Amino acid sequence: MPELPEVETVRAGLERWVVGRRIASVEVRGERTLRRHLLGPADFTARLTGRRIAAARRRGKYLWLPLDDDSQLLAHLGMSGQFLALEPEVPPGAHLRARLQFDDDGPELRFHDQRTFGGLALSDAGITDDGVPLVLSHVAPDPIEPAFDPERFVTAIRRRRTGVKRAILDQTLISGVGNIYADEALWRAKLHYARATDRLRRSDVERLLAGITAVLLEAIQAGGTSFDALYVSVNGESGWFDRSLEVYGQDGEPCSRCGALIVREHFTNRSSYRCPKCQPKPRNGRW
DNA sequence: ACATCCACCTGCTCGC
DNA sequence: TGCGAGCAGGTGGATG
Repeated sequence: MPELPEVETVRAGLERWVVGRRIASVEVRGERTLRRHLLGPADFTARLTGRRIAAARRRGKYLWLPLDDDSQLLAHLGMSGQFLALEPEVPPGAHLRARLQFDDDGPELRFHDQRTFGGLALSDAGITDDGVPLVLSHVAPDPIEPAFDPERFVTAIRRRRTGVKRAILDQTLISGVGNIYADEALWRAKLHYARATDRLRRSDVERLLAGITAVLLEAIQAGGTSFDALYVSVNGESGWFDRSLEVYGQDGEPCSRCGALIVREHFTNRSSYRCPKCQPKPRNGRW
């Protein structure tokens, strides 16, 4: 659910609500949220307390808040993570995992996560030339950041030997794309999800990249996709891009381009949606 | 180095 | 009504 556009919406909310503020206290609930912070909750809390939040940044689906001591508070929303800016007196919700209170006594930052695939961690391992925390250096640039090199992407994906949807879901090749926007981008590029990456023409990949970039930017513009209350942006507003989805979740509906009925299929243990006419199946397995 | 599979979670919906 | 199965799906470690 939270893919790049939703995470960007959350990043903008964090910028609005917490950048420039000093952390006065930290509370963590449960074990799983800090599982990536290997030094444990006591270390996390101690190192965060007293720090000022300097910025709110993102690569793909990862968020981080650079702090005034050159460490970074890393966050991943997983499937159901939310950041909420709430007044301290608001009673804690059922899925509250962590809360940061500030020395200005203003709204606190709460991290909620129903399914606990998300998490927080603190890193002081430094940053790369792109300004990305070293612990995230396995995450490829996303298509809307300056460090993204389209030529490099075209070359890299055509060297892979896999299906095109698998490739664009691989965060080490291109980051930010999840199951929803992958299907939307493939529809825009008129590509079947199982098309062999090493048989794609340059023009296919360029069309695909254009589709990915366009759908991500349009979704950001719209405030991110939301299906239900699981996804809420940092100030509590849900997105509405789901009204604009062309294929995802649209099985049985006519394709807006050709009128054929959208189908739902399973691919890599996930649902995939496509137009059977615009995105026809490879005939002999590979093509 | 690369590709694939599955565990990790909770809560909702569906069918019997 | 109860209950289990299926489903949602990002990440990363294990396995090939």
